Amino acid sequence: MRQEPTTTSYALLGLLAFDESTESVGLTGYELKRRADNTLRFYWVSPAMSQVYSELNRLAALDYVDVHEDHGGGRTTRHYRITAAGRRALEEWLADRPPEFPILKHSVALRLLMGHLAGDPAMRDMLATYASDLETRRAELTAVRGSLGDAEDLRFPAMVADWGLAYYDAERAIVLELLTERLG
Amino acid sequence: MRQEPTTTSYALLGLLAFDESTESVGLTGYELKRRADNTLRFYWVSPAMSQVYSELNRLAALDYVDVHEDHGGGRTTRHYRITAAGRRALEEWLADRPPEFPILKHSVALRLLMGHLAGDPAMRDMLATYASDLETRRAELTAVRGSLGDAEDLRFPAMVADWGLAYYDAERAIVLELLTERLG
DNA sequence: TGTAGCATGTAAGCCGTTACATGATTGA
DNA sequence: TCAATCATGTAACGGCTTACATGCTACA
Repeated sequence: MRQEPTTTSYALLGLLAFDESTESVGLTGYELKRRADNTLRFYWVSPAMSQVYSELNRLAALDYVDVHEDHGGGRTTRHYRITAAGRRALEEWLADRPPEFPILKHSVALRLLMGHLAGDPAMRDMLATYASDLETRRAELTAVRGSLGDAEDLRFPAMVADWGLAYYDAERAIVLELLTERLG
Repeated sequence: MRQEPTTTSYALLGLLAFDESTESVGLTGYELKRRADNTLRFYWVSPAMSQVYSELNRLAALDYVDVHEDHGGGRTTRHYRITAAGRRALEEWLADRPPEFPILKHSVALRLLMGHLAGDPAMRDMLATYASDLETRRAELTAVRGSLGDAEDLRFPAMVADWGLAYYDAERAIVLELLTERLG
């Protein structure tokens, strides 16, 4: 548990950074997971609960987060806050490490590649289902976007959410065009 | 090496399927890797050479591919062809396993989320670089698209390539809009 | 009384990467 | 003759997931 943080570590640290200036005692692993499900899920990953906890341990070992233990009930609850060192590390990471080109694991496109093995009707069904899944996703992200509002401190998360919405719209338009123009 | 094939296994098997009706003795691992770099790279992954070889071993163990060994020189060269069983397995996979929703690992969007830690100028630079990287990628995919032509047997790969081009265009438009409207 | 949500972890294992190792062939 | 390309693998290991294990709290 002494290794270099990964991109996912910094992603979680970044989520904790939004609570830096509040008075709260921090987020539990469980709350952090929920926050990741509302943000990271759409353009990075939603780490498994178990990974959230192991990342928090790693960040704590590096003193990038403070742990506040709550022995309220029979069980210990831990709240995590980003530290000054954590914030510095995050800023350095942002400044020094250029982002990689986005990676897409698009199993719908992958299957379309092999369309000659499945036939046009199967591909049409697949794309129609995908278009509908895109709408579902879009609705989920719209809800998230709504909760962000227009406050200055959430300006960047709002931009990212708007990016995601535009991406879903573009993707849907492409799929519908494939359906009507190429598989019609 | 007896395990279930993964999506990447089927992706590689699918690439081999395009040579099913030719008279060639098949593709070497090396050639398959190059083919993956021209197709899968844009919307799935470009597996490492070592993984290409281990996937081919797995497919061979399942009798989804035939191996033709060539002891021409001092070294053995292996050529792989999809078998009838492999083709059946691939068709079943296409028919029975619904595709997952695409997964995006978008480190540019991830960093934009934390824009308040890096500042507007840094985010502008990052997005401008990304827009330029998108053009480079698009040019690479345009070359691939050109090599596919309009032949009927490559109709689906051409569709997928066109999808990719449209995606890059949409992504670039969104980035430029963020730059001018939100970070101007 | 029981179930859903809150809360925290360990263990096993797979997918995929990087680093390492080796050697033939072709062309500048 | 030297470098690039063709060609094939092994070993180590990291990131992440799934399955398993535990227990509290609130509420219907």
